[in-house]
Amino acid sequence: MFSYEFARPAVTVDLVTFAVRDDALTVLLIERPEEPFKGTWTLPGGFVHDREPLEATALRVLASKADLGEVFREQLFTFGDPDRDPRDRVLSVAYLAALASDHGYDGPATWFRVDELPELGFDHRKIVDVAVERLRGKLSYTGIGLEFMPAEFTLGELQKSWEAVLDKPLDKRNFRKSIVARELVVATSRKSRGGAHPRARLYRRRV
Amino acid sequence: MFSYEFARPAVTVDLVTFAVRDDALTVLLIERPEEPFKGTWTLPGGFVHDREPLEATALRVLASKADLGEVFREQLFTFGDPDRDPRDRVLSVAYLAALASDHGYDGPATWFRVDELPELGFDHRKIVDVAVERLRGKLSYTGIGLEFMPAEFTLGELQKSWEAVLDKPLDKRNFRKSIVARELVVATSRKSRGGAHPRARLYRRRV
DNA sequence: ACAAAAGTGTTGCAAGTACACCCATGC
DNA sequence: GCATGGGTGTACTTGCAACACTTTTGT
Repeated sequence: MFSYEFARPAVTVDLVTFAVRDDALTVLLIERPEEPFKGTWTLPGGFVHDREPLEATALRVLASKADLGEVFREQLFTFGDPDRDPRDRVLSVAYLAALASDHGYDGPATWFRVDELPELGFDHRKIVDVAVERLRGKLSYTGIGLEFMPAEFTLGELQKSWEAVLDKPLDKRNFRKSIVARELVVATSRKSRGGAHPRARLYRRRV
Repeated sequence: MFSYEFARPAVTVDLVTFAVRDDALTVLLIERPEEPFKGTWTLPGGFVHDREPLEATALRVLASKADLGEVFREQLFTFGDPDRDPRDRVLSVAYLAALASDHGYDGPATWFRVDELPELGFDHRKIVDVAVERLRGKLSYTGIGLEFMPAEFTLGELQKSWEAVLDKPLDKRNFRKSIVARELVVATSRKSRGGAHPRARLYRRRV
């Protein structure tokens, strides 16, 4: 019954950060600068500091360069396999984050389409898979899909974004009906500009 | 940038173990034998051992006395507030478990109805609340409700169990229709015995 | 003129909800 | 005979899925 029986693992927060870019769901990856898995693509992550809440670690990891303000994030799952890190025992508390298309992120990480992922280090491929499943599952019954949108957007843009997340086409009339019925958005009095088509009404997320 | 900036927390697995007893949803609690919160009711939990997967810790905590065999359990959430344990930083990876009514559990813990909980130590009240919410939410669209049933059971018993979890009455005909339609159970050729009423067909969980 | 997106209703199907009576058994 | 649970069907409502055309604007 000595304390070395008990794990005192390091704890990282690893982020699965999604955004919709060029009509595709993408995720942020970073090329690891050091061993293990040096040169391999991995999820951005960081060790939890001494008196830091997990939520704060998540935000710090994401916003180490630019101040991104409030970013949607929710805890995904805790990965605790004893061998998931070859050095030592490291618990990973994974978070799912979503950036709007006008986010202004300028960190070192690179966007990859989720259907064209490179090989990932650690167990990060599994983490991404869990995150994608969760994101798709929650799209239909929560407002999580709005997190990808800028402050003002048209319903057509919103639909494109959802189609990118689900990777399948949606019916325009049914989509608009359900968005309105669920009161996820509020209409503004403004209209979009430009483009070879009629002006579309602009909407905002419902506060 | 020295290592003491980084947390090396102890990690516990705390279990929210449900069962249905006397037509009520109940949860296992243990009276803490030591400080902090000595004498207060808390969730059963234990520190994660050096090379032990989290799932294994969960099972060990639950089955420290009797061998319970396979017990339903799923990871619930990780609670990481720096002040949640007054001694030191302790991460709690909470699990939700469900015991069948013929479980044979004989550990030191005591069953409490979830609508009559005593004051709980640490942040365990919050953990229980999250677990109850998750259990109720999953009842409608998964087979989690069957985990409370013994090997063979009648549809009437199953309905009573669901009503206990949801804390509200269900319509008998609609309940039976949906159970059959979802193919959650398979009929056996056997019938119940005893009781001042006709014999009921016995069912099993669908494998 | 043509290409591109905006906007707009109806119909059918499936799933869920409400609701009542007779039967077998034990006491 | 009375209390207890077993077992059964129909009608209504609601949410989801399929489906096509006209209008505005830029090139």
